[in-house]
Amino acid sequence: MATSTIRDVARFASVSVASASRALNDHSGVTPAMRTRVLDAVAALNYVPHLGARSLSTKRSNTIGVVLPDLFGEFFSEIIRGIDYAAHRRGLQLLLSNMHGSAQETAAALRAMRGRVDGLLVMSPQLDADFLSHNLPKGLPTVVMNGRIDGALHASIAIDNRAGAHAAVAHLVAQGCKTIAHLAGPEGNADADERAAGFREAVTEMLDDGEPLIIGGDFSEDAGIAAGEQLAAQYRRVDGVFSANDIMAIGCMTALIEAGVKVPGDVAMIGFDDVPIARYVTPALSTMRVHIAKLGERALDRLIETIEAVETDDALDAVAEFLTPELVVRASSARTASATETTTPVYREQGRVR
Amino acid sequence: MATSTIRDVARFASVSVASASRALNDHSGVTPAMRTRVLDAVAALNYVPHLGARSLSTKRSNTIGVVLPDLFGEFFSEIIRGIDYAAHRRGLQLLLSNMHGSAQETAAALRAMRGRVDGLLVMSPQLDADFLSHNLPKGLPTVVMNGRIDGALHASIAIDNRAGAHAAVAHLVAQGCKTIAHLAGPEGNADADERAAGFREAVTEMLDDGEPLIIGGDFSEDAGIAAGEQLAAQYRRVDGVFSANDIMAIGCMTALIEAGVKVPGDVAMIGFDDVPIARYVTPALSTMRVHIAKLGERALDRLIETIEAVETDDALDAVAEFLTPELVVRASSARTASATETTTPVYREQGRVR
DNA sequence: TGGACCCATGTAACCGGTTACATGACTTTC
DNA sequence: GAAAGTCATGTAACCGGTTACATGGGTCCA
Repeated sequence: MATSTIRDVARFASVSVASASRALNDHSGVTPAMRTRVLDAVAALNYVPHLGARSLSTKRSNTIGVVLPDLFGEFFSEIIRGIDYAAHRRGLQLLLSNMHGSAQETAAALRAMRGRVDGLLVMSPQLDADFLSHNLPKGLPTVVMNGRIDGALHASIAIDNRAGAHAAVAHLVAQGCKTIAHLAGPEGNADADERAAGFREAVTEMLDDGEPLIIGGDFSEDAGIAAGEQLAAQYRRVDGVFSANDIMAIGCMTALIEAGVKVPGDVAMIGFDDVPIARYVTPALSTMRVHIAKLGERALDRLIETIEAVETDDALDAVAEFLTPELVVRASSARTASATETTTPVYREQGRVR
Repeated sequence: MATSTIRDVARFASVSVASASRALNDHSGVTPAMRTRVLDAVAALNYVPHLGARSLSTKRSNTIGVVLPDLFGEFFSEIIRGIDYAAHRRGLQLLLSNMHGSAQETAAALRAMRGRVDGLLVMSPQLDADFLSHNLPKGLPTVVMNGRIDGALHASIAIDNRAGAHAAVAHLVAQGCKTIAHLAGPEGNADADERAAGFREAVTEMLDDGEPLIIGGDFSEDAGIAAGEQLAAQYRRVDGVFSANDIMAIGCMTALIEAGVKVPGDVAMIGFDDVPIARYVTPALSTMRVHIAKLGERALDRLIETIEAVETDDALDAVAEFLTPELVVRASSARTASATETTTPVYREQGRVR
């Protein structure tokens, strides 16, 4: 019951705590006899080291703090999976902190990491650079995932939303779309804003059709449904929709079909993210695939590099890294049988759902 | 850079560390003057408390350890969401540890929690009671989620798989199915085993049709596809399938339809879990809904109760608690227009996918 | 045989907080 | 005006590990 400490072990084995500690940590210069005595004591007392105490004295917690915003199901689990995969390989634990809510709460979450983690992974599509640099504990290696880039203060890794938007629009144009609308994500969300900006650029560049057509949304299915109903009722001439995420695209598609609009016949549809559901809806949804798990994995790898650089006093400049989404063509945008792609790596899936 | 400690703060404010600590923690008996001096020093030095050190001396980490097996996307994120929701309400952090792999690794993960968490949430459909009781750090409050129940050693909360299987079979029977097959999950997985056992009981009870028909599977979509192909080729007389999870059901359904079998016309299909995808496939999948997030939330609540009971020396017996799945009827099993249900709470969804 | 050296082990300080107890200034009370 | 009580503050021990440095026994070599 009363969990035992290393001093108990030392006493039980009639050795000093230092020797016990050395034996436990496989230090050199420990007699086999000593080692077995200590290990026997450990077994007898059912001793388990107190890792909190250890990390206090070693200044190493073998733990990475992960601060994420409220995320949608698959996105969340995939990014955690990626981080976890890379962390697990290195024997690191993850201290998780979702931030639902106010900036103040987020600040608290960030502070709560001090002294418990060796580094920090922060995803913050909503928060700006200023806020981050003010609230990130000084001296704690940090990698910012997928948010506004904050100068050269921290390493960052993000999705190349602009390139994704360009590729999506290019694809729709290649499919013969003349009037393309963008179903946007919530304003203030960095990803959403960049996708909208990329859309504007691409449309202005590829179609000389006046003002880019943007429908407001908030990444929710309901917003997609509303947009679909609106489109069906008003903008009859729209023949292509680029949605800022898959869920809205699905909602929009459903509403369009219900209103008698044919997808992709009347309106071609493409989303963003490639969530698993995208393959299963009818028609299957074309999308810009973001390898979310890889984002997490790569972020952790870079964090480790940063931590090691700090330890060896190397200067490692805080490069911004990008992951380029891949175009995935499925039924929802396949208007021409022989669409040839000129964009980034193309996945073409056919036949049965797998 | 050199992050400051409470002693730095005390020195800067020309007070003792004890006073600084008291001022920081809002203890009673601190002069306003003292408080402001200390807080000024904190601001001046940009001091952030070292939580590892704090928890060492207070024996409170405000952190809950969560040990999960390798989980499928939505299931994982939903359970974390539930836990996180309940934890966040109480200002607790989550130390996450996925166990991919060997029992030995799992044991290591469990030990790694010692001294870093106030309590443990363990999900272990694969591990038996013995293993758990040997490897859970003694004296650490623990709630076991959704695994084999280990006597009265730990509180546990689990899905009532048997009741779910019964309800699913009863529903299929009510739809007029005469020959029902079960698409099973991996052997050795507690949930899968219980669902299969429940299926056997229910079929034996409700249909006097000889040996219960069980098809082996492993929770993967591929297994579902294989089962569907097998069914289409061989068991022409099967008119109902109860799958141990949704993903296999979807794979099975897809393969059946592709082979020209009508769902639900020829074969009615029902899954288990109610993952989000279930609503989106065509036909929409009937299923036993498990409120996964609630499972996590409830588990954390019970853990808190356990922790508090330990603190106040209350005896709290380790009751096993169950969450009963709800029958959700969608198109994949709707053979009779007016199916009336006699089972647990029924959701009937109609109209447009939402 | 004695000094240099090696090496296993022990002593005690330290990591950065919290807190029991001691201290001393200031009120209160007779 | 002295004893008792109150209360803000300080001193130092403690949480449970690690580790720099001290110690002392054994080997090697002259």
